[in-house]
Amino acid sequence: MRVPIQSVTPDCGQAEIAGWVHEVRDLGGLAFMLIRDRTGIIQVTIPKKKVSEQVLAALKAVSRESVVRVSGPIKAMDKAPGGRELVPEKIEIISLAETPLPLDVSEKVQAELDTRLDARFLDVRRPRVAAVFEIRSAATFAIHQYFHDAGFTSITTPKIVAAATEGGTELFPIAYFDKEAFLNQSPQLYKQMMMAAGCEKVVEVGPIFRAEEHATTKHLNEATSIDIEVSFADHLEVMRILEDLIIKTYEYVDKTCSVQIANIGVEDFAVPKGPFPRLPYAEAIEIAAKKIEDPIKYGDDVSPAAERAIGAEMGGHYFIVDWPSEIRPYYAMQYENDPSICKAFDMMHPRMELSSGAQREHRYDILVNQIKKKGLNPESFEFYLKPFRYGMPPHAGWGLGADRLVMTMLGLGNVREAVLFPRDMHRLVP
RNA sequence: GCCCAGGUAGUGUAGUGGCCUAUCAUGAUUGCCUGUCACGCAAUCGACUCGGAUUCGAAUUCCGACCUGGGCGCCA
Repeated sequence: MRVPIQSVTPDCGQAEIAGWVHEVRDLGGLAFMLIRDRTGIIQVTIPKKKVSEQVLAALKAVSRESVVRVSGPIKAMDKAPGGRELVPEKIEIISLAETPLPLDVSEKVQAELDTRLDARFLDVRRPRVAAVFEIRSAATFAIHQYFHDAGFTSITTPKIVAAATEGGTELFPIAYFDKEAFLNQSPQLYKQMMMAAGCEKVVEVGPIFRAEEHATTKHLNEATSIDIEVSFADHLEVMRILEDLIIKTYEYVDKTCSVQIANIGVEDFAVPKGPFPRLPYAEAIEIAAKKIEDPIKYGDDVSPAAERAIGAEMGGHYFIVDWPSEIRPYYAMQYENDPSICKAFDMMHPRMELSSGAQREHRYDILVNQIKKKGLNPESFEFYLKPFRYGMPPHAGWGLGADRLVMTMLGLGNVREAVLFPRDMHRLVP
């Protein structure tokens, strides 16, 4: 009966373990094999004169990163890592690894990200890499739990859609029988339809696709988005939900993943403090204009340099609110007293944008008007507009980039490190 | 799409016209070694992205292609 390596102690007496051969050190009459599974590493000590022919043959035949099953007595040993070692009665080579390896799992020699992603299955064998995805899993769990507890309905919406519904970003066209179709850039329109469906609070965690030809450390062509929409809520209420979610997620990771955080080498892991400052767009532009060389003025989008300048000033998570209506999508609700700005917001980490959202325009006539003002044709939005004619409550929501959340939480240099099999302009395999 | 920097053994690197039969580390193969823990020692193996040009001579210079990294633009 195989046991996890972490649970092997001198009290076990006898144990059977299975895992990957991390390293072999042959000292002559004595050899050590380090065996690794996802829970830890144990030393298998082989005094050559005292073990069976079968064990000696396996020691000679085995290569690094092969999968083996080893059984034998456990002994307390101060000199061994973890204070215990296994003396094998039997070593079974389950799967022999080819040599040489495409990258060094034991990390004596670092590999470049591109090399690592080409052999991701080997890369993730490294505890510090596995830790990223264990933390991502914990964060995802905390997020689902948060919304479940708050009474949200978790939904899934189509990723194959008929039309470019929002304009702006490039879409991936796909062959859909004899029709033209696209991969969806956002669940935006569908989650709004669910407000008309009376669901009141919905959340979707799923993939979004963008065909933008950007090659940066924070963009992907397939990303994971955490999207919510809430009926009878305004933008202020969903901002409170967002900052609460971020804090609760950090708290959960802090509480349950200390081993992984240490593994990755994050020294300054800190749960962000709420409430996050609400910085009006106009003030954000002023800060940026003072600090960066490129001229930036009211009405411009916030450039990466401006993002960094404002982020340095703010020092932690913050919101940018009250955006000019002209640079936000048609579905953002404008202020009654000043239609030049709207109830839209971005939630920022000092390094980059994590989320954007808004109170949506739910009044049919105004919405149609705003679509027209953006130079779009309301007729091509019929499937989206129809629900607005049959009882649409006021609502607000946001989308949060899960990959960037993990990236900024762990201080990773490249968003690809937070994604198992990232998709970018150049990478479609594995 | 634009700008910049790159492409050398499986991996990570040194090498900017002849000293390159290409450096170092790690690795692989073989041998020695009974307490290693980045074990040690010895031997062996293994690479200049591709095509063209300049030159007596090119890993090194030039041109083109392909690929990679970083920045910008773009980014509901």
